[in-house]
Amino acid sequence: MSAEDGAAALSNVFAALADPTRRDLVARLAERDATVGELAEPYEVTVQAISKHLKVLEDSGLITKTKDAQRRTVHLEAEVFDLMTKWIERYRRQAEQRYRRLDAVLAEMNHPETQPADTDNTKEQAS
Amino acid sequence: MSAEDGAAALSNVFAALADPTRRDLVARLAERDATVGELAEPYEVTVQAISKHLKVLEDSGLITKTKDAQRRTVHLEAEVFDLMTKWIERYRRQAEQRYRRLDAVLAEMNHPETQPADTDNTKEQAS
DNA sequence: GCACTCTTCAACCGAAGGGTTGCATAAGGC
DNA sequence: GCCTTATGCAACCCTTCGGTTGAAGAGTGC
Repeated sequence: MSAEDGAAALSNVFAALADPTRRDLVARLAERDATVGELAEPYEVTVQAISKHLKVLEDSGLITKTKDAQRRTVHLEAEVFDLMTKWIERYRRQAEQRYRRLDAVLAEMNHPETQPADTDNTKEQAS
Repeated sequence: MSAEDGAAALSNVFAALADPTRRDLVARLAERDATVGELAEPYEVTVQAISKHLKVLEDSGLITKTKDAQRRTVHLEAEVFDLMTKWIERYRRQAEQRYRRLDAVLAEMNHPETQPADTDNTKEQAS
């Protein structure tokens, strides 16, 4: 079923978390497991709408459900987060390295005689 | 411009990265800046389609553009990644703590007098 | 068995997304 | 000036998405 390649899986997880209601569901599930009805209660939309949201989260691998009588208890599966963080960290790191190189180049251009400032450039917040 | 509240900003970033083409653009921009035309070249879709993708990335804060003659040079803005990682880490950590507590409770239930030992862990391996 | 609760499925609707084509605009190259 | 390049904007098409209502399972509790 959802044994797709990494790209599609990544798309699913990002898309799942792009919705504020679904993020809120995830936030609440981080605190404790809950049934569909409990999860739906705080929102103004119908239970069916929440059920749909939960299906999206389930398809993305972020949650699982277990039968408990006629209820379904929903659990957060935090491992899927790693998919995203790994992707993000990879490119963030790459971009940061690039900034450091750029800074070094700029430093050299501004001070051609002095040696380039060492690697521990505090690049931190720009803007 | 897009100085929205955190929730909407978060939705925008997640939604922006939910598309594989846009993720690929980000990946390439992590390596080096590029013009719109350069970015569009590898894909089969039209330049306008890529221009739209870049607009989505720009609205989410992930990229900026600078005028360079009639070209626009596109830069990656890696700080926005923090928005996501902070959100993710928060709930991942919360969920992990919950698992630890659960493990402790289960251990105590199985061995009320002894101190927590390994249980017949029905749960999958937690890293 | 029957009523009631919890959840999902199905059909539908309007809005948003990703794509297209076509045109407008802006800046070089001659 | 004029043609060409590079980009953005607008209108449109089709699909997906988030929501609704309505009905169908699936279990519990008398």
